[in-house]
Amino acid sequence: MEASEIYKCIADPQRLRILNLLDGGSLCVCHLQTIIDIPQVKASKQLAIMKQIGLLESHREGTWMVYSLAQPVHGLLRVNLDYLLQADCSECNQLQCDLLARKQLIQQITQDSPDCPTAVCAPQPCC
Amino acid sequence: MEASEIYKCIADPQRLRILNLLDGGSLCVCHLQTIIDIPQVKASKQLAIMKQIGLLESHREGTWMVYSLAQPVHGLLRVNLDYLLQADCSECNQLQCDLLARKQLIQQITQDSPDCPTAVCAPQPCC
DNA sequence: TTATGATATACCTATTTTAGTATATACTGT
DNA sequence: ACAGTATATACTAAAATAGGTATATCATAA
Repeated sequence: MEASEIYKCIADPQRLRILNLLDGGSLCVCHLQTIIDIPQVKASKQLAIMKQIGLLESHREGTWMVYSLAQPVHGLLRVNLDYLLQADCSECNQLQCDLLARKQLIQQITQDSPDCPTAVCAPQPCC
Repeated sequence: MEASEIYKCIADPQRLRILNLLDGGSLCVCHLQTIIDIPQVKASKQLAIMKQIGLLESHREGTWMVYSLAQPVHGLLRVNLDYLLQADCSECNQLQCDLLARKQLIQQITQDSPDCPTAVCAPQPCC
């Protein structure tokens, strides 16, 4: 995986937000849609791009596709996610809000609909 | 300066090489051209882009335009240049080669043509 | 087997980015 | 004022990227 490919990915704020969210744990497409507030087709396309170059993995659970960061997380991505989370800029704050929104969404899901993807809800501290 | 602007810059291998070279010290356009081996117009454009968003500064010395990293170097750029220099990938090796080529070129300039830009040659360890 | 929910893909258009050529500017030395 | 060197800008064509609509796939449940 070339460095420039990774940079192209994270140069897009939506893709960066997706990577940051998945760094917090696996999520399925619809949850990413909800948190980032983008149309389904766009979420799907962005995920495909990142899976293509090997940043993401996915597996199916019923009708859900659960996406996660490919392990081990590429060092370059690691360094940047870590930097951005502790830095102070508008995009960085967004990433923190996203992680919060992620937490709340998962809490809500596990309460309201016990049939959520186990990969998403089971391993979370909230469950 | 937004994170995504910086990422867009370094997502282009040539721009990344320029930033890395300038991290080693100021250079004028013609030297960047020589080391990276790109046409004048392209070097000039890439530099203009990065100056525009505030990553680079420049000053004139005679007919030369001497470019340098804007100080203090943005944390996000710092983190990435540092990471790439110690990492092992084709693009990363390129960056190391470039720094070597930079050193040699400056040695050569200071020997052959003593009328080089002082900002380029004077403060270097090679002079 | 059919209907539904979740996701992916195809296709088209609009926008942005890149690359190249030509030309302009700015400074220096004569 | 003129020629030469270094750099910047204008303009255009080509390529890559993004966005939207429609449609396809795939699994589930009735």
